[in-house]
Amino acid sequence: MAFFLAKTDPETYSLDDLAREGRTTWDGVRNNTALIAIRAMRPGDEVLIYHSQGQAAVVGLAEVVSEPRQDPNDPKLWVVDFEFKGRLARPVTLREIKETGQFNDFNLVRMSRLSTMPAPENFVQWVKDQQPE
DNA sequence: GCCAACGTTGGC
DNA sequence: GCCAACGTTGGC
Repeated sequence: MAFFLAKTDPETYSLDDLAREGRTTWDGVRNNTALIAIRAMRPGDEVLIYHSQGQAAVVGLAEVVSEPRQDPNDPKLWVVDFEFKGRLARPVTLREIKETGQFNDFNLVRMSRLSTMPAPENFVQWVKDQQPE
């Protein structure tokens, strides 16, 4: 199982929207580096959901529930289906991710405009460690 | 709301 | 194929 991080502007589509729908097609990714991450996703992979507006923070978890497929409206683009898995009891902000200094190599920190990327396992573990018991 | 980073487009 | 102009995104 692999881990990814997917950003969303909560004014456009929030974690609450995903919670309400249960399952959604993650579309609208245009950047090639981000599309490479979409195409690497497989059912069962875990996705950290990140809100990129307001308080920039990892806010929840989703699971990949389809193979990636071409966007029917634009064959250059790829989409994949996510299922809501849960909210983090405590969002983990970009500020504190940067403050640890442990993740300066992670593209979340290095390439601020990248919207979808693999997440290193130690980052996922650290996010989980930030949660209350 | 502003600005920096950076991807894309179009003219040559 | 290069590069300037432009548009978009995300962080603050």
